[in-house]
Amino acid sequence: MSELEYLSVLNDEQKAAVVHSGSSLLILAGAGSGKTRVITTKIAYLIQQKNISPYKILAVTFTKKAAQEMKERAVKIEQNAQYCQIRTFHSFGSYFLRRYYAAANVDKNFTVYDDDDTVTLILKANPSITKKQATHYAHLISLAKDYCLLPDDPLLDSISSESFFRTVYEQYENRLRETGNVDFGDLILLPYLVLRDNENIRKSVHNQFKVIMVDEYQDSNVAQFKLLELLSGVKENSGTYVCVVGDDDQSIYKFRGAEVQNILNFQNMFPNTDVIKLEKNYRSTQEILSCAQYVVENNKGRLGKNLISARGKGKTPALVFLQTQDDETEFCADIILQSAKKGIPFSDWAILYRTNAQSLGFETEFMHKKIPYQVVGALKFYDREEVKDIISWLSFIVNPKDEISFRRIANKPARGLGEKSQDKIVEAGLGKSLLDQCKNISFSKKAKEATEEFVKLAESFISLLPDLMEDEKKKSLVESALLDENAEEEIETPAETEADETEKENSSYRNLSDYIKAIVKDSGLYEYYKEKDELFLTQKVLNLDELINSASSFSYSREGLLDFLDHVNLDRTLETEENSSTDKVTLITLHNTKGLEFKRVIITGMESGIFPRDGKDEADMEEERRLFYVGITRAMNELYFTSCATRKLYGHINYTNPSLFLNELDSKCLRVLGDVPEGFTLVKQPKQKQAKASLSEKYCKGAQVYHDDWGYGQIISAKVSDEGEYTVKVAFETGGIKTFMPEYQSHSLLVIE
DNA sequence: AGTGCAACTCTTTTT
DNA sequence: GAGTTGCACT
Repeated sequence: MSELEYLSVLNDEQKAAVVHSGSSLLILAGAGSGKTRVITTKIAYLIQQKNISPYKILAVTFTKKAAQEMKERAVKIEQNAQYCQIRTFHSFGSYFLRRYYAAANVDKNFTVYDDDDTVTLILKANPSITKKQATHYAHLISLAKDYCLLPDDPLLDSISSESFFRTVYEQYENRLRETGNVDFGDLILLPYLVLRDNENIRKSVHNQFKVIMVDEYQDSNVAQFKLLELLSGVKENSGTYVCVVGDDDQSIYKFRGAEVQNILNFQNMFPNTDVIKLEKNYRSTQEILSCAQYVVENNKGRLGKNLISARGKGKTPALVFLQTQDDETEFCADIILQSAKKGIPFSDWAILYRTNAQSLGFETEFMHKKIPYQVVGALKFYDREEVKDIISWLSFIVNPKDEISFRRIANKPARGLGEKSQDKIVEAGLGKSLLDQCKNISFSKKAKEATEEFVKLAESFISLLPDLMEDEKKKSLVESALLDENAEEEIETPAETEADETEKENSSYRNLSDYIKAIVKDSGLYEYYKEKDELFLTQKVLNLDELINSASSFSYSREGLLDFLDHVNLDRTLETEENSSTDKVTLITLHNTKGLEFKRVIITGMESGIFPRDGKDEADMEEERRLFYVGITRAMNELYFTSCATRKLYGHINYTNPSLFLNELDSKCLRVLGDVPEGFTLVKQPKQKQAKASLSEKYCKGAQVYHDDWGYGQIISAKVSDEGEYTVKVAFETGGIKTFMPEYQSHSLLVIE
């Protein structure tokens, strides 16, 4: 085959991963090893060279951002990649459930309940418990669903052995099914159950998707694994090609049900899996990668990788010891300002911390010194009260069985439809349209008037929302029928469709924004929040405008509205253009940095009790260590660590010790600036016998090596010295022969495998 | 139903 | 120390 242009930019391993076929594939992609490039190129390659229909390719990611980026980059290489299903796991679940809603026993127009909604529903299903308990159970239920455990599963004990928990879980499930809606866990769990119990649907899906790829596989949970298993039909000889990409060293979401065993055991669950490692790192300099390597090698349960930089040695990372956290924020501000004087943009810099609370100090200091910054992930636009109110209206309009949304909007602004009346309406007919219930129940005169007002309002909103045009409907019917053969369909709602044009005649609104605008106004919430804004100097009306704005690209129809609600519910962040384009320092938690990169990174709060946090068992420590690894590998050119002697915590000043992780860094890959606290040493790597054995295997006679200063060479002899040190002689291509001790030089003398 | 004050809790959180 | 929650009071 002739060398294709887009293949020629790949290294050998990347290329192998792209052209691989025939069996399942596990790509172990180290940080910064170009894994997105590999996946997107693979998608293009499958379409162009392997003649795979793009409709038959499914790629799932964990974040919307990742999905968007993947799609954009794939389409850049191959236009037809736009017809692939490239979605987040949860968005795929939603897409699946809208198609097979009947088999899943959910409402066709379901919306997704968030964690708060779950708590409320638990409380309503079981009024005797406190809110605190409900929150606790909500957490357990979500975990149970992540592990694919139903209320009657004996294994539920592994989540909690409390017998009452089963009761709460079961009551919650019943109540949730009555609403017709789903929670986050259901978006994975229900598709799994549908596939498990319906052979015909399973067969049809196996026909639809012949290629399935999963990104960030190390953070998949048990339910996601089981779903993948059924989607791929691996046990039924479906012939579907499965390719998962991940890095076991970057698994940081165990507390949310991520199961690192999924990637460690992948080869057992998918027989004949080939494994390709991507270890060439194009992001960071070698000194930064050495730090990362020293740290992560302290973990036991890992597949093992060794990142090699394609960018040379670079600047040695620096560790700075400071007295107080005020010194820390000042240090960060000053180093950024100094660099700014040299013309380095603010956007080169990222401040990383373990907990959100730590951002505050930086915000005040940066404000003072006029350093522009953005806090990533902290503000959750769609969690704001006023925004949730409107979302509740919209959810109720598409699904009037939605108890939670009903309760939220029924009496806001106050119209005399209080909680007692709401209870009456809801409990009189669980699982029925609450609007119908409103009409069927007899109230006192006051409550009756209030209820009538609410019903009138809701019905007028509903009547103004058209379904898709008949033509569109027919088209989607045909599509469904054709599903097995050739699942051609629109993946995303186009911004402007012909349907929009025709619909103009049917109503006064041009697009979904106008419709939502009308709801904001007519519901009385606009006035309600306008008054609040004036009283408390808030910006709630502004947020409502923002919400209205964000709907402008969705079509004005029931389907468009459902799309919009999915968009909102399945991505809690609202991207505003100013955030991404201007020159600002990024303040961000370590968790949120996954998938990102910055030229200059400062990892702050390197203190015991902060990072790693207290009360961690050994497994948790390994996860914290992976988090540290993720943080380090975000840096491209410069990396700093700061550690304070004292830190204010919950209003008290605490004397802290340097983080244990700092001791795991070798003095060779770290400069220490400032005073070193008493008793602190950068220890050399613990020399275990095992390490020595593998060292002599790795650095064996004949092995090809690369050295930072000397270039490429080959080991011509190896022996254990009189002092018991393992030494090797290397003949370099340049002609020189040098002796090395791999135990101490493994980061500068690299074996090429 | 809305306000005020005491009590409480305080990781990380792609979806 | 700060932000949230819950209860009591009007």
